Amino acid sequence: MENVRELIQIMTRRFGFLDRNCCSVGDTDLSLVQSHILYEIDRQHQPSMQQIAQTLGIDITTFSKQIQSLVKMKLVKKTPSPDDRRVSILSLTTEGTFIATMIDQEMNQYLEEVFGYMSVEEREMVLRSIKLLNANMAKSKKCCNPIGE
Amino acid sequence: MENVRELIQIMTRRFGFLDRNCCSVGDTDLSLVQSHILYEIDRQHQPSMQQIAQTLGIDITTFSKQIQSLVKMKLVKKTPSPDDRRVSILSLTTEGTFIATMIDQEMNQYLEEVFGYMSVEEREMVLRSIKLLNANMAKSKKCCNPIGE
DNA sequence: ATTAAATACTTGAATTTTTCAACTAAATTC
DNA sequence: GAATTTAGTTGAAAAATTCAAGTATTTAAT
Repeated sequence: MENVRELIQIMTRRFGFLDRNCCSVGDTDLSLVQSHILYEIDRQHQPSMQQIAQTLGIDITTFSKQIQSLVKMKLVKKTPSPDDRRVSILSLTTEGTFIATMIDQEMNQYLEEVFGYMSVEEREMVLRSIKLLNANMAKSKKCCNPIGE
Repeated sequence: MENVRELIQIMTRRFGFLDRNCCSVGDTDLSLVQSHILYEIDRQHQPSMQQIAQTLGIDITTFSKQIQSLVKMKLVKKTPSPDDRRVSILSLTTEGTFIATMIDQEMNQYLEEVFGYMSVEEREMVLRSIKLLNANMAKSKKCCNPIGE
């Protein structure tokens, strides 16, 4: 097998650069981690702290502090769960949703550019490949599942 | 276009987890960044500080300090360039090479597992796709090129 | 019903990492 | 040969991470 690791390293690094560059909206500057937190809160349904921390593989104490700053920045809201009062349900404020949307737009714009260089068939192939990769990485017990970190 | 960002986010996150889990060899614990630095020094030919810092998109002052700790850990060596005495050429020590090799092995082992779940055709498709992605991301001026950070 | 154990999260103090502004030293340019 | 640029360093401040210990609530065990 040719140098797969190298190919993947380059790819993930590039996406990493993209991610980092997409974290400033207006006068709000987010760290990479913070933008990922917003993204996940937006995506998941009434997530608890644990859930988001786990999907992102962030230690819960670090996460707790990150959420505190996001709350202070008025991007995230914490609501005690009625089912279990230990649990905090996370949600985005209006401003948080706005920021998340802006970031998402910028990311998509970039992705559209990149995919725009490809033919329709290539595009389909690439998407199929990514799905395949994701599915097969999920099979591995070794690591990489957000669960079992 | 379906949710490309989501697919990619999941993929890069998984590789990120992998990366993080692969940084301990024996009693040497490396941070993710440090393992990437070793990887790049190993890969490039007589690289300078600037070169590695730039490919990884790390600020040169942060990088300078990271290299200092790697030198202290005896994994990296700094040699003043004969051509330009401002420049430091980076190289791995024997132990550094060993660590880098071990990490590489573990990464490859994991990748082999993941690719092992695929058919030969799928594997080829995935690799072709990653190359295609890399090539097309390189075309974009917007970001993601290590240069222009 | 009461106690023990587990879970969800927080806090404070120590460490590490990152960042910024200012610096040295060598090389280039004018 | 003075001014500028480039490569890298340093110190002090800010941000992020980690660890050990804490609270509060829920679940399980007796």
